[in-house]
Amino acid sequence: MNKKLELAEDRFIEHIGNICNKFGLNNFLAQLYGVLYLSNRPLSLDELTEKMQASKGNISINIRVLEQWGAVKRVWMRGSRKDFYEAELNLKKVLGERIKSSFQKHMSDMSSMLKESNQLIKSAVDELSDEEKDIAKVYEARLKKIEELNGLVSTALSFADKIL
Amino acid sequence: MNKKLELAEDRFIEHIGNICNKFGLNNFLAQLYGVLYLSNRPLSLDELTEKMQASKGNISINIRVLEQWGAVKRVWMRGSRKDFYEAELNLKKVLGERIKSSFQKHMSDMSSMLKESNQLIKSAVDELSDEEKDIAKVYEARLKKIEELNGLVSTALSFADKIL
DNA sequence: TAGAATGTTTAAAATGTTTTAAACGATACG
DNA sequence: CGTATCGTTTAAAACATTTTAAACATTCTA
Repeated sequence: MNKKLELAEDRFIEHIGNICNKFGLNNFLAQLYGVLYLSNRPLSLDELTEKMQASKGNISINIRVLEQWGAVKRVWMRGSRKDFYEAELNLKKVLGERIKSSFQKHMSDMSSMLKESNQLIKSAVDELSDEEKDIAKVYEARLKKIEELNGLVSTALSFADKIL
Repeated sequence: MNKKLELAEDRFIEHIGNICNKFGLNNFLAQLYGVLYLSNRPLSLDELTEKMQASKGNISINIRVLEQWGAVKRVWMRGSRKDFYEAELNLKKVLGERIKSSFQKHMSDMSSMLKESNQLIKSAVDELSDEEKDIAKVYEARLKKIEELNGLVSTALSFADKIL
């Protein structure tokens, strides 16, 4: 392929990896998606192995993660026994789903954690010295502040629902 | 200190670490902030070393990161040569600043990357075969779709400005 | 049914990140 | 001054993650 065109692709893939990486996502995963995102046709595992210069196993593992995220679809192509993969091009959908479900998960983790700590404090109240009671008061107050944040995040999520 | 109270604290700190970790933040960093967040008074490096069961160097490095984030303030205490640290309790402020600045950074990275790729494609246009021209068209179209996302993120950020 | 073509699993190697212990440099204090 | 008390730096160790190559299982085809 034309060198400059190839370079444009490489740069894109490189940067997608970097950017996603900074958001805590796996570099390789993002690049894999990048390759498929730019491709004008579905690619096979072999072609991806070639493009990414990575092992078959590595691609296999990571492509399945992308599939689970709904970022990539497995497509069947007449006349070939191979699996082919195609990027879901609707980025809003891909990102939106992931962001929302992960936020929801974390928020519920957060609130059960807060519940646990609150209950521990309550259950301790009888046994506490005066000084410890003060500490318990502070704990409770600070935990409450976090609960308030949760409300904020809910608001943000419903906003996200609108735009995603 | 009372066992149950201590447990409440431990649970909190443990979970804060887990949750933040899943968001791509460093475990230890989050826990360190957690300790200070719950504490009813500023703590010294030694006290943190004791509480976190970690080396002095480790605390020193990580506390400075928290300081840079504005998540922790260094406070001076009469009669001691030690540095003391205190959590910024306004979580909206702490998170808001970080989220916004990191998003802005990444968005600008993203758009310069898109510019670069677009220019590469443009500069290649003369040299392209018909088939390559088709590929270039697809690239351009897909890159454009990402630019549209950027607009979306801007909207989200201005919303964030309102609630944070 | 044998063997070729495929995708998946896995144990070990490569790489990357975090943590430590010890050395260091600075500052306070006698 | 000289010594004690701090916080920081740093090189190496511990730990975690990612990647690989090879073995494996499955499906197709002749």
